[in-house]
Amino acid sequence: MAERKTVEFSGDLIALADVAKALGHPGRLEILRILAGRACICGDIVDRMPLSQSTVSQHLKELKKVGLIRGEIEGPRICYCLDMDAVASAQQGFARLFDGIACCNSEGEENEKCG
Amino acid sequence: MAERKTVEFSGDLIALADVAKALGHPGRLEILRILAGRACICGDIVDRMPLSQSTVSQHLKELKKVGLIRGEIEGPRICYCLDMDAVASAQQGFARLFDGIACCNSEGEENEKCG
DNA sequence: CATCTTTATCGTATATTTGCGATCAACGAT
DNA sequence: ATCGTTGATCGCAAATATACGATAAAGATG
Repeated sequence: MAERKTVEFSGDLIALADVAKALGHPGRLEILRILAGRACICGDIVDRMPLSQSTVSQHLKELKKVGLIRGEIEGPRICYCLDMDAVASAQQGFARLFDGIACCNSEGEENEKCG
Repeated sequence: MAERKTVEFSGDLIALADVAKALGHPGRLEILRILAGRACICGDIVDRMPLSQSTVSQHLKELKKVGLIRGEIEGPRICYCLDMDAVASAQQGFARLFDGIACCNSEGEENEKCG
């Protein structure tokens, strides 16, 4: 890939984008839904998903990477659960994003035309 | 790429994942922020971004694909603005997602261990 | 018409993502 | 010690994404 121009984006933007990216796959959304309420053995997640064990494992890794879930060793198996702090933080991040976006535009009419 | 197992994910999940994916790049988040409040000529967006014109154009295309922004021809230039309906819809989608995820888990203590 | 400006698209290179089967490591059970 | 279970990781293949410069298309301007 060619390199970036010069500057970078703010850390906040990057962090939120990372979370959004993690949410950017139906399989991972499904996993989060499965984990909502009840922690789950990896195998149980696999059973409920239309994807192979190895693929599901990669998606779990992805979600772990951004902190949305945690896995705890439980004998030979691993019990996955949501990290509610991270979930709340992500929720806030999106809420702020949309608030910031919507605030100046929601006065009924469309955006003022430019120029 | 090898094919999927058999089943697919629900249309809702896919739609939300698509939006999340579109938000999954700091450049695109930045564009949305730039467009918050004031509609903008493509060139102005480019000027404010640490990316080349062609790259920005691709990101704009991506955002248009999921409907979050619209572009209106204005003489030789194109004026981009948020599609507030789509933004509101995305906002709701995420709100619902997080509500669904957080509802059963927010009773102070951690998730019940599985098994 | 020739030219400039503006933005999309093409062509290209590279990186990342997605998916699978196969294998490995860890553990419990026999 | 061996075997089965469980889940991560490896190796691979194909698809997407990211980025850029170059070029094309469309409209304005001289």
